[in-house]
Amino acid sequence: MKNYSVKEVAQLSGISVRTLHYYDQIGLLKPYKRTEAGYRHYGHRELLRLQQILFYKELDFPLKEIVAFLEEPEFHLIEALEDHKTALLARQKRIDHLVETIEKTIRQLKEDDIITKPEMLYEGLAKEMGTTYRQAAIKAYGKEKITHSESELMKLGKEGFKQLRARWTAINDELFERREESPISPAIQALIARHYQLIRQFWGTVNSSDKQAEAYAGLGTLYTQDERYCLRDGQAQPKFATFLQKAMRHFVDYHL
Amino acid sequence: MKNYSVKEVAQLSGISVRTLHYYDQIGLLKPYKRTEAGYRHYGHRELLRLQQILFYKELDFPLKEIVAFLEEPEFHLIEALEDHKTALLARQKRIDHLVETIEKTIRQLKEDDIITKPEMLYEGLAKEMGTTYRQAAIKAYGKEKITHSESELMKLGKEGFKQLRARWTAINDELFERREESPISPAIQALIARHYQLIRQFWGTVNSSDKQAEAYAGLGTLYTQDERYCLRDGQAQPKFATFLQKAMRHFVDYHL
DNA sequence: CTTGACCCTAACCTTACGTCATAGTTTATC
DNA sequence: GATAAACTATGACGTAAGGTTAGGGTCAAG
Repeated sequence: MKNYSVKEVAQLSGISVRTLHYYDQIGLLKPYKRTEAGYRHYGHRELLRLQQILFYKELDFPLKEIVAFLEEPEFHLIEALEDHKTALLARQKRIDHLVETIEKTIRQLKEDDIITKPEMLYEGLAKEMGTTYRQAAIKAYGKEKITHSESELMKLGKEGFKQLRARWTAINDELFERREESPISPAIQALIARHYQLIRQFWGTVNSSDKQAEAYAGLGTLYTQDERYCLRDGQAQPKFATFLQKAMRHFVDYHL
Repeated sequence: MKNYSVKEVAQLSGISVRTLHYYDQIGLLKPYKRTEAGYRHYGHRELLRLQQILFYKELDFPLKEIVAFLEEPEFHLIEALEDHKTALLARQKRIDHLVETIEKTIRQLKEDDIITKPEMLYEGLAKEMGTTYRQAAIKAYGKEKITHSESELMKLGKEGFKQLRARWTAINDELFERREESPISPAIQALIARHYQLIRQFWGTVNSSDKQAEAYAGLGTLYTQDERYCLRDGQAQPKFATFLQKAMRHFVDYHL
């Protein structure tokens, strides 16, 4: 009956010697005997057990639970597996969302080469803070700041506004079309991020960073209350106005 | 200008006070001032920064990198995002495999109510060890043990063998059909696990646990070399024989 | 003046090992 | 038999992102 040294076991199984020491220490896999010098020796039984350990580890079970499985033969495996599957599916879903969000973000960053400060793009994704933040901003700054925002908006030239509006409508069209989606999908989150991004971009030209609060608090009200901005470049834009209003309302409902 | 205490910030953002302490400690989010008593006070700028932090955290970036993003405005975001996406996709793929494997395992466990010891089901999933293990077993036990295996197999009654064979063919049919899949998919891994499981189940009736080596080493050779077992219940079963042989060859090629 | 709610720092705990540091053992070679 | 190479052991410290007490200070209300 051959017995294996730590290094042999390590090489056979692809794990490290340290890992074997560790498994010994926590009682997950003990060598079947020690030499007088203290050297560990493993036998077939231990190799089999290690295979099982590696299998469970592959399924991402924490070592403590693996110990439990192996010690307790009456452990109900199916339930454990199903629990674990549920957890994995949740993780998968979350990763799906992350990937989708990242893709959106990348696309938008590539489109908008204007943007230089990446860290300015992502507010608005945390709803809770948004709520409080807007309320605080409104309390702190009041109506006259909104008027200021309005006057700054006026300064934008015809071309500038046209550009802005084009991107603006694109966002809001999609936002509008998807207004009934519930719950808020990552795609919509991304749209809203983009919405914020536009605002930031616009206000970046006149605002120093600590005035952003005003911009946030002001523009929401501004856009939804005053139809003038929808007509700014000379012609009436009923569709734009509608979208703008509905999308903003949607936006405000969900995020502010 | 309102300022927020740790608890307020924590409640607004949904993170813990300890987390804020920690972020302060590592320089990720410092309060804009401290009272004489040492109390932390956060302002709007800090809330904004926290929003960004939470966004990146949501995307699973480690805090160290987030610090880097926020300190270094010229950081190349798109590359970072794409790297991150790649990592996420890899994780997703891995989780897919895990879920698939778990599902298979669950299905098989539910089918086979005979099984009582869940920890006996999963050998054969680690190829490396399989290789070495079989070689060791063959060296250790030699041909006469295989003969012993054979004689034990004879003892199985007609009914027992019929049952065994039914499940056996089911496995091997599928294994055969999928014999050209490459690389070895988790589904096939599961089939092989099931194959091993059958062997274990069978040998469990006559073997003590440390004779499993013989069973493994022996049965592979046995089944592929001797066609008698395919005819055992009285009638010729050419299809069964073919599958058995091919599947075993496949199995041996890949795993032994 | 006391109670309760809040705040602080300091320090240890967690997972699953990696990475030395130091020292003893075995094996191969000269 | 000596020595060097390869292997082994234990012990301690480090990681990420905080959780969890412990002990003590601060602040507003009653």
